[in-house]
Amino acid sequence: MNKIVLIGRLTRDIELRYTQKGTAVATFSLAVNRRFKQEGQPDADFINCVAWGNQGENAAKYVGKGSQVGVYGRIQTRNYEANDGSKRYVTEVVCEEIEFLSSGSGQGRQGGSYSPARQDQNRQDQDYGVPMDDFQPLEDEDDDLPF
Amino acid sequence: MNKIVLIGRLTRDIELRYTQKGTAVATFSLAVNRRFKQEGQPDADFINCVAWGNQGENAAKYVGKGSQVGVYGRIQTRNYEANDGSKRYVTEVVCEEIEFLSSGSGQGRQGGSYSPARQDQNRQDQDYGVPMDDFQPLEDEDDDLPF
Amino acid sequence: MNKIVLIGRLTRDIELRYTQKGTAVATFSLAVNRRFKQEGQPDADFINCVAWGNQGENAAKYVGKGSQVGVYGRIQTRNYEANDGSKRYVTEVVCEEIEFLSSGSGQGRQGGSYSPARQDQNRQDQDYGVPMDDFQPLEDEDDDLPF
Amino acid sequence: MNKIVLIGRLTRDIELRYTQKGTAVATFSLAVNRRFKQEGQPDADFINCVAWGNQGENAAKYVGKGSQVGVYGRIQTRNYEANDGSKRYVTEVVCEEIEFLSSGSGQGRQGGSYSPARQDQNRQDQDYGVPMDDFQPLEDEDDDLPF
DNA sequence: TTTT
DNA sequence: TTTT
Repeated sequence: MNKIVLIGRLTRDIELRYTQKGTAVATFSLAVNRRFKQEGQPDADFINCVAWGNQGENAAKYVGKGSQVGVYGRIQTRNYEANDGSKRYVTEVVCEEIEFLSSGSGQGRQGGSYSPARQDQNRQDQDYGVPMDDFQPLEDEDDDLPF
Repeated sequence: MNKIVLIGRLTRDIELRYTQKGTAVATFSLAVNRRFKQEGQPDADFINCVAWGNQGENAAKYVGKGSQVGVYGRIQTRNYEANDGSKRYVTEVVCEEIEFLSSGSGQGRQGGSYSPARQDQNRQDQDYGVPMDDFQPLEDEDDDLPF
Repeated sequence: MNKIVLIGRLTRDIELRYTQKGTAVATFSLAVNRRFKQEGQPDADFINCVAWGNQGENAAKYVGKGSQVGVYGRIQTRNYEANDGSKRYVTEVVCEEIEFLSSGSGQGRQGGSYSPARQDQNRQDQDYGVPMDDFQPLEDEDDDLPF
Repeated sequence: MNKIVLIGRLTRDIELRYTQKGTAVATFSLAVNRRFKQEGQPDADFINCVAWGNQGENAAKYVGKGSQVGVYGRIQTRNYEANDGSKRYVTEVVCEEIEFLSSGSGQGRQGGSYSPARQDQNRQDQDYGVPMDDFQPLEDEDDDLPF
């Protein structure tokens, strides 16, 4: 069992990319306030999240920097090779549900300010080889996760 | 809100260290099976956990490599400077409750095999400056987390 | 292990009572939208919640009917004898944390409209015999829970 | 959001019934130990659970009275009319995942002792009108839940 | 690299 | 660096 629930705010607009197979991959970081603040300590945790498919596209459409969301998902570990050849370990939250609790600075996704995330789409070429049954992407051997 | 529940098995014996102030810090990694296995993909996530104080000491006493546990806690991010001067980001689970579900290979902590973790204690000198109100350690500025 | 997380809206103002020993007991019902609505089915669950001590007093102070809250707690079962002598079973959520996500109709607890809950206080005489170590009330044998 | 995680033991064998449409409905009650026992108080909560479809059939096959399980699901409220015409409120946990942690008294479902639950099947005629997309049963207006 |  |  691997269950996580977070309530926090987006630290920036969502980045929406697409795999070669056309699957949406939304990434964002959530600032989750700590319950007990302690001096000399950060008062929030910054947690990297990924949302696949429609889930991700919807999030990118409806929330942006500063939005408050509730996230339900699981924690996942990955490792990749850094540029200097060393192995890096990544821990992130794979979202299975995202609940929109507020719509950040402004109403909904901030009006005119289209985030680069959406324009980037066609420049995307990373492939997770995802036959996409919602949030169980079959990641490719040759994938190079860019986030 | 930041809540996580895991059920998994210890990948090795717990490492128990002490801060200069004498606070126990138990660290371990949990293998949590994925619900949907996919070929070419790992079938478990390996999640680093920390347990402070009595919580940690009890865990170290009662469970070891292979033990199945239920963990409740929160996800936490930290960063530290690597040896090469670069910044590294760590995400780990801070345990608030640990439920012992089985006692691994053998009964409870395996008989004679004392893990290095306990013997290490006096070699420990890292200081989290913890007045220890259970799991809200006031970490020091000059702390250098070794895990 | 017994962990629950809810995000929902108060169906009415919080009822705040006090035990003979003076411990605050706040009760409220949360409307939690169902994720998959089905016709002929209710589209929300109405979940009874209890919050003890400061937790409860704060909630009563800061949120009211319509407020959106995140609740973390545990599920609890109780039974009591109905007026007709039959045994009734109650399941409710005991809150350990309440996160205020919005402040309902209006800002915060609606201005002038004091809810009966607060005025009731001195008419309260039910005793949970609570030495109150936060949310582990020692309920009395002869208690007759009125909610 | 409505998320619950329980770790507990079955208080009796699972009751497996079928709706008129042929959907499996497994019901059971879980004894979940309380973390803080208090004298004069029960030291466990007894929580009613329902599991639909394969989920339920598998559970009925693999676990029985005394088995330890981890349950993930959501809390649900229902009301029905009692025999005396009065309205009764039921709160139960709808299971979305059940993790088998031990197999109770004996190994797996206790050998020869077939529980009445399985034999009952063809005597079952209650209908939840379930087009069954896994755990979102469309319950009928005229259903009379027997548990 | 961090949000209100 | 990974458990059953």
